[in-house]
Amino acid sequence: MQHIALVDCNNFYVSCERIFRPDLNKVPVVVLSNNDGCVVSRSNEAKALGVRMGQPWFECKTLAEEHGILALSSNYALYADMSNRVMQILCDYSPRCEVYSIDECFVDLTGMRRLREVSYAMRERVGMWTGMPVCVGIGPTKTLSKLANHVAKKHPRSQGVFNYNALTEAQKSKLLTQLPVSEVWGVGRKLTQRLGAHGITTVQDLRVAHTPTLRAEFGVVIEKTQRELQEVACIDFQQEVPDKQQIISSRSFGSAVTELPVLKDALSLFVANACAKLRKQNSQAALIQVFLQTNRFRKDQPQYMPCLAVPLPRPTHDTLEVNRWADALCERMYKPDYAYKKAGILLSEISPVTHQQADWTEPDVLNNDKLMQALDELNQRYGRGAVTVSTQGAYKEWQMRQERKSPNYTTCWEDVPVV
DNA sequence: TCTCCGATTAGAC
DNA sequence: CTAACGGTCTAATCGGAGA
Repeated sequence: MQHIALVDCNNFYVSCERIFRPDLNKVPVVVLSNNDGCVVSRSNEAKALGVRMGQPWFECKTLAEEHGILALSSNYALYADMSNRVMQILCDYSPRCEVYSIDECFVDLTGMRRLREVSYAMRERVGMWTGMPVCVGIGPTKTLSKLANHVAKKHPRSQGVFNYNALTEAQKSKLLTQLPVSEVWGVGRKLTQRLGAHGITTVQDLRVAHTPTLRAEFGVVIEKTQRELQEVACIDFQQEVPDKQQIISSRSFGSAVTELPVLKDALSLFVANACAKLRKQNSQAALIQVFLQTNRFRKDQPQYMPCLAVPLPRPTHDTLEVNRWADALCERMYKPDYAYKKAGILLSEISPVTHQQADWTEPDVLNNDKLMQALDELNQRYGRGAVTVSTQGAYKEWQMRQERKSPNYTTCWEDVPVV
């Protein structure tokens, strides 16, 4: 039998902040999404007060004032760095690891003995070396290890570790009967509803449901999930990170924008970020899409959500070239009299860069590869935005709100706390 | 009728 | 003081167009 451990950081963003602000322990804390819009991470105290995941922050204002909930803007530089540290430690425990998200890692412990001890050791080492609290769930498949992790998180008695594989068949059935089907990885809001209509409300219900009916009614995805609950591994390990198939860069604006040059400025920054990401994975894109959006929550205002695409004859990763297209597309779609709240760029039809021979019928195609390489190196060395293309964020009008961002404790010398 | 493709849906975090 | 609701990504499925 396989022993897959899923190690998941507790309230990850909040925990990152608390590591450098011990005074925030025991205080209800939330971290907000970009633009200080929604709650994306909550401390246990904030959860207990009823703050919901994804809840718009302005809706929490009253509650926050009553109970002194502290809200912080998200600090992705900090979170990414803390994540790397945690993952590095975890990956020492097995040759087979999959960093699944910024705060989760699957670690294959198959073949090892004393799994509980190993799990506690992982927890302790991560805690000791980084300050990050984590929980470990072990199961025979990824889906069950995620479920086991959920149990570890929820029951303090488990001390942060839960091994599903150590249960008897009777214990498994009993446990799964107590868990709502919505806790299963891959079962979201809609599916929970539809499954409920078929009398499937617990994880156990799903595990023992009639497979052909399930397949016919809900598709392959849920069939795989069922097999995983039955301890047959269907979702395999992805050891190395696959290249992105599409790259999106977009942002909601701090306040609505009406002028074309401001939109273009924002887009030029999105283009720069998207193309840098593209080059980092050594790829090129053949389809560029640009979109503009008014504020969909303002029912009182006229709505306009155009999106325009241009297929390129030759794929590119050249910021300058993409920026010219973005400019043109933006201009084509732009209409005055609308208050734009968001814009973005999408790169797709992505392929690896091959050192293709220039078309001999059209030799010496101008390319900026060298320039882009220099740009990446300079920005790497002197920090993001050291060298920019176009105005790239010079305008302040659209800049997102970030009123409560913590310092970059681990990635910026000026921000390193002096003890 | 089959296949292809873009758009939509659902999910994760 | 105001206005005030994220961002990226993947896979499956749907529905129409064209072969």
